[in-house]
Amino acid sequence: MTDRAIGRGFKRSELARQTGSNLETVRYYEKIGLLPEPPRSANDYRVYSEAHVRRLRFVMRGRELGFSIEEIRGLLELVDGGKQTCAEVKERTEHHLSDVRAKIADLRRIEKILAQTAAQCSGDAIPECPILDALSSYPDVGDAGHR
Amino acid sequence: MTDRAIGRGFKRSELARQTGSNLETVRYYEKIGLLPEPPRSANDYRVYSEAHVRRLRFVMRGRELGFSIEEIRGLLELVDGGKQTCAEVKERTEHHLSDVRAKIADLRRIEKILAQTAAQCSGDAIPECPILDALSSYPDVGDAGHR
DNA sequence: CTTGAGCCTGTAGTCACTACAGACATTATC
DNA sequence: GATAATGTCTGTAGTGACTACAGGCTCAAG
Repeated sequence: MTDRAIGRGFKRSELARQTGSNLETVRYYEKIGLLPEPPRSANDYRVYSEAHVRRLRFVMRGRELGFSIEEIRGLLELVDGGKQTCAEVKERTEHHLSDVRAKIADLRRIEKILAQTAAQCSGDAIPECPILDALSSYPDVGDAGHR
Repeated sequence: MTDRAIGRGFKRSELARQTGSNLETVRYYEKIGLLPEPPRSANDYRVYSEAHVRRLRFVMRGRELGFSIEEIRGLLELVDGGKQTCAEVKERTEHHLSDVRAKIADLRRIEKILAQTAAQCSGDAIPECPILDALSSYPDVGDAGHR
């Protein structure tokens, strides 16, 4: 395969390479309708263009930012609608932002407990371990401030 | 079923209620060997004791703190071993702590970008939306500092 | 004595992929 | 030009950590 750099139209492996995605993930996204089914060459190979690269990058970036597949589908619908309301996108982003902030808060609570218990631990080979005690007997920590 | 408060020995639903876990999750944990198979009463019902409550709480707390099932299995082995080395537990906790801190760092990066792009957004019904632009064309953000 | 809840089992569905098996196509090497 | 290695195609199964459901039993209440 020497067509790696031939002007327009490349194969799945090249799309994956350009975007840093997994080969199979591309097929998966097409199956669930997140990416369009690309045209096929005579040998039934998928043929991609720059537009596909852009769309896949959009999806991947959304995933990196923690949007779910369905959330990304929603964003793409706004994009595809043409007359995308910036307000709508903003609202969804802000909603997602509050989700992310809640996750951070949860993790920071966890971090605190882990750090505390690790610090209390002597590191000796004694049967009493504050970390295990913490795991066993701390009262519910998971409930504070959860939606 | 009025035996809700009968001294020793209760059913699965009561175990779930006491721990706040899902009924099916209990069975799942037993299936994968994270919880011991409890004794059965004449009618083949599972019979639990306080020890089961404690062990399930340990598991649940570990999950809340973001330990994987296998990590919890490892911690339980240390507990069950009797001669648990505190040092070993400490090491695992600290390893997990750095995982949690990495996750927090990732999320804060995401938070920043989401907040920035949402702030840039006018909220008008214009076709050009900075959030969509950001999703489409920001360079790789996911790579910095990743293990 | 029937109704309904609660428990039992195994199995399927979830999410977002990832991997594999087997068939055909293409490309590289001898 | 034969052969071997790689690449692509398809459908399907496996992952982790559950969750839900179907169908069958037991049990207590009305």
